[in-house]
Amino acid sequence: MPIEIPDVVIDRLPLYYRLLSRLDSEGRSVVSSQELGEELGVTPAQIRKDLSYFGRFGKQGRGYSVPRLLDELKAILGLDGRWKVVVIGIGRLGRAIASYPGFEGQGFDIIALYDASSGLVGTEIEGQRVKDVATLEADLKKTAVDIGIVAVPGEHAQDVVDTLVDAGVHAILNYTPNRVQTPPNVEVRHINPVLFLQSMTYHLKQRRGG
Amino acid sequence: MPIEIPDVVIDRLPLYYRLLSRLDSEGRSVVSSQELGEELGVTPAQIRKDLSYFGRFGKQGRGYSVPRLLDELKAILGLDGRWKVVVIGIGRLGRAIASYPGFEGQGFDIIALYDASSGLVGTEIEGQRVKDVATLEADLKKTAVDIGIVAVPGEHAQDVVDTLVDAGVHAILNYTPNRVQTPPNVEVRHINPVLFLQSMTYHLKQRRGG
DNA sequence: GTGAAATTGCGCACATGCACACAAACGCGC
DNA sequence: GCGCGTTTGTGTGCATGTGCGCAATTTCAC
Repeated sequence: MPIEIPDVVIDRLPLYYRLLSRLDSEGRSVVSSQELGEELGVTPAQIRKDLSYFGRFGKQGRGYSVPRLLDELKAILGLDGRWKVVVIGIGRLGRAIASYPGFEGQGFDIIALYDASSGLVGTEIEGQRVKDVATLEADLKKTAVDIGIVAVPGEHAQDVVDTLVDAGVHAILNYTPNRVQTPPNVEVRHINPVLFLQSMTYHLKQRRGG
Repeated sequence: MPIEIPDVVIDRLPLYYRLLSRLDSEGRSVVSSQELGEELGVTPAQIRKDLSYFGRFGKQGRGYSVPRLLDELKAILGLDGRWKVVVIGIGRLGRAIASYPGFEGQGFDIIALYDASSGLVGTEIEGQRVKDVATLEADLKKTAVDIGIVAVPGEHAQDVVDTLVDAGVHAILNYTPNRVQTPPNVEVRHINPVLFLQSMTYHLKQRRGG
């Protein structure tokens, strides 16, 4: 591959994808980088450059075909197939995740839920039987999983992640406040609302104190 | 103020703060940028430069005093006071947020919960009576609020945000998948797990297909 | 008290990502 | 079919953020 594609570009593609999905469902057939940019708060040049990493999808004087570009992004991001997801930790947060309506429609299949509490194991959540986390390792060996979502108490995060990584899971969404260590070939994203709030308070303070 | 402090720096401070809290609770009194960097996966130089925007907190040959640096960061981020937070939308996600244990200990007080559903209004969640979202506007005029957390259905996100902004709330954490428009003097952070997953699948695909 | 080891703060060079601007291409109207 | 307005793709310059390297400072051992 000649040029490396920056991560920031990859992170913007889902935004474009999302907007194009909306435009497509509204029946729009063509859109310009100008309009995409206004909607997303990004400069049109940025959008054109991002897309140009992957091909020449637009037509001069016209813009981009909405369905065409949607399909291209779908293929680029790998959203033209389905991905197997497991959720570990079915507390309040895990349950909210398991019932989040946005996953299924976007190609993410939650194929199993795990928890350590004997009170939960065996119960039904969103039509899924909650399985014992002790069986996670064996299950992963039988059925390959693409993505693990971790919503256990922070102190168990690293253990669960290690189990996932050892079993060949290469993408992990970590909802616990603890950062976890992984080999470089594993993608981890941390979702920690407290960190967001803490950087926002800096700005709030600026406003107040000058 | 002579130099503007980059946003990326501000976003890293909570990470440092978090690690220092842990070290402090473990009784560590001194730490080097080297060690901080190893723990966080950041270069030591980066950490020293980030901190140097705010002052000279370290001692050559020794490192940083953990309690001292913790206090400095606390003051810088505005975590030495308490912040008033409201949560709007008490579905599964909103309930998970309302009961998230990490907020209170970090200076964030959830002072009210709001929902639109008549089935929920008046019920108790985590010791809080759920209030009717219709009263939000009036309540905000009576009691100033610092941060709004929005977990309503996507199609109502903009309305709720507009209400918050009109009432002078300058920081918003948006858990809905919809992006919202705000004036430039309002800080908004979007938490959308699907966007994370979608950029991770790109990398998964790379691994597979080459 | 002196030398050696450690570590900060910062100047500087480098890399990376962003916006601008323009040539090339396309469509539309007449 | 021709010209005009529109919009893409990209070469180029610029800004911003990152890492290196070193002088200055501190600690520690002997």
